Amino acid sequence: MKKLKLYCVIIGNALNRRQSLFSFMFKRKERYTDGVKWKFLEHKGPVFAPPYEPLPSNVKFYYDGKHMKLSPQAEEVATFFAKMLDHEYTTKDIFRKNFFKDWKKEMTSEERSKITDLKKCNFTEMSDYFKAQAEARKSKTKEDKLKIKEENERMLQEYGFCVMDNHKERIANFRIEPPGLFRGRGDHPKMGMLKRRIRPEDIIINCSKDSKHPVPPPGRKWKEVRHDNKVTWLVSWTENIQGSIKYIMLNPSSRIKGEKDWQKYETARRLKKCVDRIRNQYREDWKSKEMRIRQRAVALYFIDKLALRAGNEKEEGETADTVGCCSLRVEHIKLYPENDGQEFVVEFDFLGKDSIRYYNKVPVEKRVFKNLQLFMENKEPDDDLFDRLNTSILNKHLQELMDGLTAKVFRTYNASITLQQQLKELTNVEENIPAKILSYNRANRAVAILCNHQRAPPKTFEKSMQNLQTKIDAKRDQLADAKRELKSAKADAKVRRDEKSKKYVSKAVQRIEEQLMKLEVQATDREENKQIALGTSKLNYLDPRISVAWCKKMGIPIEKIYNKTQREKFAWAIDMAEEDYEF
DNA sequence: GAATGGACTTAGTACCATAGGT
DNA sequence: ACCTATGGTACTAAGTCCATTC
Repeated sequence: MKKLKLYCVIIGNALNRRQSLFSFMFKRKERYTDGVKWKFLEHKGPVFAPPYEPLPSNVKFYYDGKHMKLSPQAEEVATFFAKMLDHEYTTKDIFRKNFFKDWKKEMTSEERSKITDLKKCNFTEMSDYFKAQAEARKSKTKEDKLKIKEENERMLQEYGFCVMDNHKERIANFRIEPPGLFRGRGDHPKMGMLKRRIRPEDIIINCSKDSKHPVPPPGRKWKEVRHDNKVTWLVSWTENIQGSIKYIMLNPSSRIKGEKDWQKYETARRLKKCVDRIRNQYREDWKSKEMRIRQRAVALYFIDKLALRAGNEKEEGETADTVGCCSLRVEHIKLYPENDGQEFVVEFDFLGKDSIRYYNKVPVEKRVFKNLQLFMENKEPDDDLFDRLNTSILNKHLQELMDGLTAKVFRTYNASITLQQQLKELTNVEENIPAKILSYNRANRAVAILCNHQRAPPKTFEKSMQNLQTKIDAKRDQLADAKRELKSAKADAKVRRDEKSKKYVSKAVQRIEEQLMKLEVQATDREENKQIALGTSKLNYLDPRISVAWCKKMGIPIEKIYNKTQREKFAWAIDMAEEDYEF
């Protein structure tokens, strides 16, 4: 009786917690309609990068073959370069030029007058010193490593959490970005520039008036303390490379992020209800008398069919030259009236977000093809394909078609609906768990391919594939042996009327067969995944309730699909979705 | 309607702890 | 018990989209 009671209390607590989580979510919506994000916010402020520690005097810098003692400021920047010496980009002209220019700004006038050529700088002693340090760190004793771990944990406990409206929440990034050399992605015009050290005087603190305000380091001041409850960030500062603002915000597991995430998928589900209408509409618009409407309609077709990003304009020379749908240029597509037996093929070849290449050959409808020919008439390769269109025009149009609709909703919608369809198509309740998981990963993969989520093939890919193959071969041999053994055991059983060893061996055969299967599945999965990153779509595009429902239907433990962090992020969905959930 | 600033989501990669094999 | 491939995570860059200002 006592035990039962205790059990009820525990369950009761769990239920209360869940209910409160959700009633809280719903209530909020009613409570704050005017953009208010919280009523109470308290935190400890950011953790700054550790101060620069000058090099020991035996680690020398040489200019033009001669030893030269650098001022601390100049030395610090020099170490940034030294740490990157093994990277290919320190050989790039732009990187070196940007670095040298910014480095000179940190030098004393004396240093500046002496050091005039980067090629004459010798950083190798510094570089070797840091390599040795990294080595030393790796080979530290268990106790030392434990100490570091404990210290990290202490920092996390002290600075890694905040209180927002009665909830203790995890902070995503409580450490200020340390100084260093900027390395953008792709061909970035600012690579190599000095990312300066952030001081308390650069920091804006956001918290509620009635909270215990974070305290700046001794003798220092914050730039500002404000109490803006219309935003979700706790700390901000302006970064010096692009002049943009950086923020400290909450972890994806937090209420405020979870709610927003949920909202995102609800918007995508609303699109599901009216996507047919919208598709009919843009097909009609391909015939419009107005060029701007035709362009809008063709762009939307690409966004819908190919899950392209919106493509905002970018300031030339400030960032790498990348494009999205609305910013496509004539040079990014090729038209083939006929290609490999298909009619009206468009070949896309451009660099998208993060300078990831998008390459695709797709047959399109005749009207789209004719329109594209029209848009390209009398244009140079570097002219805009959609010269009468930009993201603002497109999104205004989308807003009229559905409340809250923007270009990126199509990516979310198409990703999620693809997962749902693929899961239906690929999985079979009868199969065993590894086979089901392979199917899940394949469905996930279909989405990643749609969204063009790529990764550099792991450096150890070939080797690890080989290792796996060796294992598979070994397992095959083992299976063959076991089968032979089973045969003789069967014969034995007949003669001696002893079923025991036969049963035992047959169990072993079964076990080995399963192991072999698992390995083979693993090999297939890995091979197919060579250049594809599943994480991004899983984290940002797939309605988690689809996966949760699928797990329930297929009898798969959720842990097989989502790791701990992911389960925390998707806690709302794990609680919410039933077996019959439909996106 | 163009430019700018601001807030927030989405993105790939480097690094590190650790699981799982020897 | 030791070693190493792998998964998980931290990091921070690079997008989207909206509001504001001129």
